[in-house]
Order: sequence, then structure tokens, then C-alpha cells
Amino acid sequence: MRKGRATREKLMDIAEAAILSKGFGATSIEEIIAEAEITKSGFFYHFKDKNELARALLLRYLASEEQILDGLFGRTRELHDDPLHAFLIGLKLFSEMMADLPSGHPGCLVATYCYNERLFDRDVREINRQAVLQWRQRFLQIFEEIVAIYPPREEVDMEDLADMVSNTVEGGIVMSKAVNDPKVLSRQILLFRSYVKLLFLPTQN
Amino acid sequence: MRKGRATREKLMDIAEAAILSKGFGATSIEEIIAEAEITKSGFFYHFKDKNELARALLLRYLASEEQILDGLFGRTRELHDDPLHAFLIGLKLFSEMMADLPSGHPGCLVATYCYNERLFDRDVREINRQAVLQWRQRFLQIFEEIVAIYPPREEVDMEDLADMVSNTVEGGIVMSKAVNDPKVLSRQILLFRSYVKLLFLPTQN
DNA sequence: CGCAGACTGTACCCACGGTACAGTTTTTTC
DNA sequence: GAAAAAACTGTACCGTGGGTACAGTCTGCG
Repeated sequence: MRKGRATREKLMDIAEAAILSKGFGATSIEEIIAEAEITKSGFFYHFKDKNELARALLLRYLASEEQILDGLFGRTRELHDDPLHAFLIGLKLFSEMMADLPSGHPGCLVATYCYNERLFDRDVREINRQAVLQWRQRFLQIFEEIVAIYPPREEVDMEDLADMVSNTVEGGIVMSKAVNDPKVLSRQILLFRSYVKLLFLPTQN
Repeated sequence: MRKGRATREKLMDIAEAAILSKGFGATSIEEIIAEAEITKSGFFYHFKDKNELARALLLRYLASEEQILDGLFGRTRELHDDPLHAFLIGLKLFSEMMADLPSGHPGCLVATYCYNERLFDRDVREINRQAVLQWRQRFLQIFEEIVAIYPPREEVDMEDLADMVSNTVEGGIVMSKAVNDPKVLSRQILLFRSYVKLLFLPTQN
């Protein structure tokens, strides 16, 4: 029973890496089982078909992302009274975390799934959609706390601003991959941070 | 000869749409030729293999993007003396153009290729890379003109700021696809525009 | 021992990428 | 309007991969 979980995780690790670098449709079950040193029957024992693999991968990915975001923005919020400064510190940590990834961010499953939408059933697409809406909710809460204290210098929709966090990360991952430079992502996060500062922090000069 | 071009374009149109919604690896030549009502031999008359199709698609896409960007930011720059206001108008037009796409932005080939990197040869990957670097150059020039007149309120690397344009668009396309709402992209462009205003425009309040 | 979980082995079907190459129709050019 | 070039069709073939079906096996645990 523990053995089963371990094999399942291994299959998922291999599949995730392959999907992020080749896309879902180009990732063959054959290559996954070859790398995992398991038979095809073994694979189908764990996942009844490719779509179930996709769903399991996405759910696992989202859970781990949530944990990371909780760690970054939940923890810092607990440690600081001021929501704006807490958020700015969270962004700084986020940027550093991305910079520390040795070979860059491996890619976001949510983005891959968007560019592979026709391959998945409604179920998986809906999970993907809800995940992004949850990110929006998460950051919207933060910005509403901020805006209650700091009047923004420009009239800006807070939902859009919340989306801009995910937007920056998704864009940054693509850009980093495109130019093959992991630093682009972390720098884009810092630029977004600079925007938040300009928008909410009272002028000093 | 003219007939040949037309068929070639038709094949490319079909292939591009399929690739943007399913990924390169999941797009079969069979389905392309079925939709184009041509035989497999006919397809291979135009493209010696799938990678050549990929290259042709990318080059065509980049050329059309360049034309659009020239139209948006080149034209407006000619019509306005001030580089900052010209750019802000260009962004506004860009945002409106994205909002007017009836079923949203179909997707960026550059991004798809990033999430399918392992499927392409060095040649195609290098074209992709250079394309993004060219975008960086294009917007860097604009920002250097701006910064010569308007001192930025925060110290910001102009290359990063130039990347932020592409970053916003790439991220916005992913986000729009994810939540199935075309407006997200155009709103993100307006948010970026708000950042540019805050960064360069002298305070009025 | 018995049983469930975690597989292996074998055999099979169909779709697809890709190759090869000969033949045919359409279009352009002189 | 004939020759030449372009734009295809038709056929046959190979290997790989997704997926199904199902019987058999090994292994740890109560």
C-alpha cells in the first residue's frame, strides 16, 4: 500500500516533467513507463486513462502551489501588522525563491493545460478554471486589506490587480523559458512589486 | 504558383489553430489534411516534415505580430511628439484591440513553443528566442526615449520594463484562456499602462 | 493461511508520423 | 497551344503509441 503510493508519485513526477517540456499530447505513456521501469499494465493499474493522470497531476500541483503561497503570503501576514508591508515582503521572498531555482521554473501546469485545452474533458478544464479564480480570491483579499488603509493613487479594479499577480508569474515563466534566462521571472515579480509600492505607498519625494 | 501559396496558407491556418488549442505534439497531420481536404502527399509536398511546418508557422506569426506592433506603436509615435503620451495611446489601442477579439486572443505561438520546447530542433527554438529578444529591443527603445524626458519615480531597469510588455501579454493570454474570459488580457494591459503612468508622469495630486 | 494490493505478461486493435515513389492534373510561361 | 514546371493524388509500407482485456504472479499483513 505504501509501495503503491510511491510508484504513483514516481509516475506523476516523470509525467509532469515530460508534460511541461513537451505538452500533454506529445507525452507518451510508453516513455513514462520506460523511465519509471514499470509495465503498461502497471501504469493503467494506477490511472484508468491519460485524462485521469492529467487530473491527478493538476490536483497535486495545485495543492503544492497553495502550500507555497500560504507559506509566502500567509506567514508574512501573521508576522507583520501592516498588510501592505507584509505583502511587499512576501513578493520579495517570492522573487528570491524564483531566482533560486537552479534551472529556472519548470513551468506551470495551469498554463500548459490552457494551451492544451482541447485534450482535456470538462472536468479537468473546470478544475483549472477554479484554481485561477481561487488565486484571484486570495490576492483580492490581500488588496482589500491594503486598500482599507492605503488609498490607491490611481483608480484601479482590485480584482484586476489580484489577477496581475498570477499574470506576472505566468508571463514570467513563459518569458524565462523563451529567452532561456531564469532571472526574467524573478525580475518581473520585482517590477510588479514596484507597481504596488507606487500605487499604495504615500509619496516620499 | 499562386494556387500553391493559397493551399500552403490554408494548411498553416488550420495547423496554427489546432496547435494553439492542443499543442504541437497532439496536432496530427491527418487531421490537418482532413480539414484542408488534401492528401498526405499533398501536405508533404509543401512541408518536408512537421518541424518545417513549425518553423514556417512561427515565422509567419512573428511577421504578422511585428506588423501589428509597428501599427500600434510606430504609427502613434509618428503622430505624437511626446514619446510617453504616444506609448500610452499605443497601449490603450492595444488593449482595445485585444478586447475586440470576439472569442479572445487565440494564443501566442511563442508561448506554445516554450511549453513544447523538447519537440523542436535548435533552429526553431533559436528563432523563438530571438523573437522575444527583439520585442525587448523594440520596447527598450521606446522606454529610453521616455526616460530621457521623464525621470522615473523609482529606479527600474529599462530592459525589465521592456520585458514587462511581453510579459503582460503572455500572462494575460494564459489568464484569459484559463478563466475563459477574453477581457482579462485587455485589462491587464491597462494595468500595465497605469504602472507606466505612475512611473513616469509627474504627480498631479 | 488467506487476502488485498501491486503489479507482470501477452495479445490485440486502430490511429498516426513519416517515407518512398510513381503517376496525374493543373497552372504558368514562352 | 505546346512544353515545362508546379501542385498535387494514390498506394504501399514501417514503427510507435494509446488503449483494452484479462489471466497470472508476487508480496506483505493480519
